[in-house]
Amino acid sequence: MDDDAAPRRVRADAERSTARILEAAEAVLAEDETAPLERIADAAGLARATVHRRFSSRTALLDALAAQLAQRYVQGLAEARVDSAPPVAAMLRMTETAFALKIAHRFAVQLSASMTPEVLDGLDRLFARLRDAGAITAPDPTWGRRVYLALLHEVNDLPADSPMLAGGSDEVAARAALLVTTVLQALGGLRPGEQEEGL
Amino acid sequence: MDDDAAPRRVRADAERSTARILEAAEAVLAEDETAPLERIADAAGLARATVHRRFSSRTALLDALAAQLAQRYVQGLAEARVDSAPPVAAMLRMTETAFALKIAHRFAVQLSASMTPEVLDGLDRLFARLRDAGAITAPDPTWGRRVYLALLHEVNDLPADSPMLAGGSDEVAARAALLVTTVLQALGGLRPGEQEEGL
DNA sequence: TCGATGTGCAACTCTGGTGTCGCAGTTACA
DNA sequence: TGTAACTGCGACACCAGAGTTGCACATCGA
Repeated sequence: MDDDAAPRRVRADAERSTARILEAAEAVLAEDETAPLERIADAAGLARATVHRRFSSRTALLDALAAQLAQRYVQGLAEARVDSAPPVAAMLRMTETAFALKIAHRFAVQLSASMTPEVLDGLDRLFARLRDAGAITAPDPTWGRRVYLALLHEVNDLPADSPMLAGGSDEVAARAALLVTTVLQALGGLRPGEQEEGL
Repeated sequence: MDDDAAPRRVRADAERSTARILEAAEAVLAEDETAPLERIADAAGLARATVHRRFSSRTALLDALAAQLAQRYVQGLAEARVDSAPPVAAMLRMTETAFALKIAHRFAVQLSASMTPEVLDGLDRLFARLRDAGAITAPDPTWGRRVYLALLHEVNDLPADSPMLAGGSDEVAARAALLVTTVLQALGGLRPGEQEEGL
């Protein structure tokens, strides 16, 4: 995007500023999505003008946040081996990273631009594999993906003391297990009480 | 809210204006939630100043939209007899009205203020009854309600030509059936392939 | 019919946020 | 060590939208 032909070197501290701005933006906007740039600049310990130097406009900053998150999604999909690992295991692994991203990117997560076609396709392939493996019966991968994302959000919002999370010592694992179980059941794959291996 | 002690009669055409504004606001804001009041006034065929006469501020207008919807939710819950009818049947009926409201109040639906405690309580009672009747196994009504609302949203967004909606002649009924089936399964109540009566 | 109420119009103020600029001082880095 | 890059600061123009006002005209309703 910024790779001009101009021989304009980018200094290391400038890149650090960029990173600090993105970090601060995520933190501030998570609290108030309409927060002015000045608040972000303050949080980053920089002058507002500097924010404008790194990001030509507010929307450019938001785009950068979305792009950053999209990249981590893609990375997570790859690490979970959604295209090769046993699908339920891949789903479980992907879910844990998804929760981590939801926490670290509470704001960016709600930018539609962070759900790039690449990410959506990856999830659709996962649900197609789940279906082919017999783990679910719902035929349409897109529907599976929608249910998954919607419930991902709900499980993430669930208070830590919810009775639905009881049992697990590790809270993140408990959430992931609840989500996977619920989604598989919702898509007609798991009978109530039945345990998929690894849950 | 507006019932002052002042003996200030409210003329019939003024109430009509109020209604037109609410209607126009819903329509305009559904397209663009940040649309200026002027656009709403235009859509209502009124001057912007008149909007300000009926609603002292923008937020007052939004509150009115939310209150209006909340009332219809409550009405829907009552009509579905969530506290007395067989729970699955009540759920099905409530779902159909919920879809209708989602369409007619595309914007207001996303105002958190429209989900009053009264509405939430009603849904929680429904899920408690579903559990007591054995229709689901998930113990926590709040969790049931969350899953329901999240999937309500997804099913509503599902394109009309989705394979998941095939079969029914009536599209709304098909959506309601998909939602109820999915939620009951998700909450561990319905085995895949099994049919609840009336679906 | 008459008075109270509602409305259109056309201003105006006010607020808050965006984006730009120049300049002086600081920091990286070759 | 010198130069290019970066930053802070403070000012500025700009703009969109909210909310207000006064006045002439219309409309309701008892």
